[in-house]
Amino acid sequence: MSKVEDGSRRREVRAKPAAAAPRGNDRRAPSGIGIEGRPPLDRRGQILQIAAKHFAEFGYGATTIRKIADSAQILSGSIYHHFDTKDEILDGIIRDAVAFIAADTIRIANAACDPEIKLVALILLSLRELTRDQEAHSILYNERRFLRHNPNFAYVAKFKIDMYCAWQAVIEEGSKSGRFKPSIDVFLTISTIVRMLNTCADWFKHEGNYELDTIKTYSLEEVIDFNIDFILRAIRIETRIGEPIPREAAARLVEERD
Amino acid sequence: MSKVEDGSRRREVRAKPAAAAPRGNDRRAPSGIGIEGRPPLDRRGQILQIAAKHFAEFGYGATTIRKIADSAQILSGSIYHHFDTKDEILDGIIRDAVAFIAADTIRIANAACDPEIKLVALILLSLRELTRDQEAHSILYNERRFLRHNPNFAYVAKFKIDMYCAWQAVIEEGSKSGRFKPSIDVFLTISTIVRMLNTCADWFKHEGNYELDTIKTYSLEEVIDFNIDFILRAIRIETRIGEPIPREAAARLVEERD
DNA sequence: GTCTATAAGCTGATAGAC
DNA sequence: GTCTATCAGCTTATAGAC
Repeated sequence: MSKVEDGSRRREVRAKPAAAAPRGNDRRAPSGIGIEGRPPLDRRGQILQIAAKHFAEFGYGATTIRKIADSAQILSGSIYHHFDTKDEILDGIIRDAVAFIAADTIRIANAACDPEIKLVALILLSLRELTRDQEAHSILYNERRFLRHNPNFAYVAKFKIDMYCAWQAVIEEGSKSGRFKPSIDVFLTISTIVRMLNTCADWFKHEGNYELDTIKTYSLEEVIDFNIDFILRAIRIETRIGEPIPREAAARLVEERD
Repeated sequence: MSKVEDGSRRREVRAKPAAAAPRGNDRRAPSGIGIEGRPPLDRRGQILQIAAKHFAEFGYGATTIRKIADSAQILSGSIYHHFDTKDEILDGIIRDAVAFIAADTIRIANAACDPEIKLVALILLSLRELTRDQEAHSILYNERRFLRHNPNFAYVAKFKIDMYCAWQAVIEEGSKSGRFKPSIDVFLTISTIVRMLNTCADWFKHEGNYELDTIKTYSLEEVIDFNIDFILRAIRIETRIGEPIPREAAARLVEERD
């Protein structure tokens, strides 16, 4: 059983180098899909936003160009004026999203401050970013196998390795300086936390208060606090379990980019 | 954008009530797909096993009957001798898997013993079962939105609610009896743990030691121990953080079914 | 920038021979 | 139980009018 042999998925992505979309300059709307009531989107951006919703909801393979076109009130053929292939649409959704969170993750890991502040800042940054640009990150997570096997998206793996190294540096620093458990398994800890944050953001945006009629609804800040508490308890050294959580210092570190 | 309007997905499932497959009697191979070198599968079971692999790898919507047939070295039309619809194949993969883990989860929650032993047993059971019948559970998790919106699979939501209630009883019992933090948010705790275990099993079976060249490889027992430790630290009351983990009592409780 | 029209191939599913 | 042969509709993608 050879993996991903669907010919249509192997074409060159990025045939149109940049298009006329407002990408790159605005640090807070980097995915080219325009998020949170920002300046009006051009047609390309609108299509990307609609495609992102479909890919996130039904999966990339199960979403057709026609369904995207229908939602965008356009004919399917007209999509190909804006994008050369289906892969290029996916690329337009995820490229800046993964580059942006990777850059900020590395910035925080390299900061000159207490590793525990950095860890809390990484959790904070991750949950804010994963929920802010949720569709893109949901796709990056849920389509990880397809992205990994498709050479067009090799850059995703590269960014993920960069992010892993940043997390690793923070965990190891905290472990050596006596903040975290010395016996910590760095790989299992990081992969567990990263999966936890990814699926948490997905749950919060997609199905919060829906799955089981929780009665209660949760704010993002509540969910962030829960995750910080859960993770810190799991990895702090025993003697520091009760210490106050450096929530504000972490928030300041996250917001330094602005 | 109305959800799931693909006509082919709305047909009646279970037109063939039981078929001749060896289901239900053998408690350890309940999914009808035959797992871990068990008695030879009939043709239906072989097809289910192959379909499960494809659904888990590429997604249900992106997997075609023809690809399943190709892998099973059969013509696509012949699949319909064994199953009436594509949905029925999916049903054959997941029905017993979810029923089995739900039944065992409830059994453990109802046991008359320390809630911490029950919690550890639930983690142990979950990771063993999610990795033993991995494809089925991967599909149950990753296709959760499709399964939720499709009336043919309403039973999945029912089993999941039963499981949630079992977890809830254990967490609340432990919280009230002074084993766990009294301030615990039951819903966030359970949903976090369940997502953690689901994605952990998926990682372990699918991409362990592959993602980032970890050097180290992990055994299932190591991964289970890591998760038990991580979760217990997060939810135990401060004064009990250092207590020994009732790993053996939990293992005995899990294995009582045999 | 969107349309009409269409290509070439794939989709889930069916009927009936062997 | 698998095959051959087929259906009607959908798939990604293209060419050229407006």
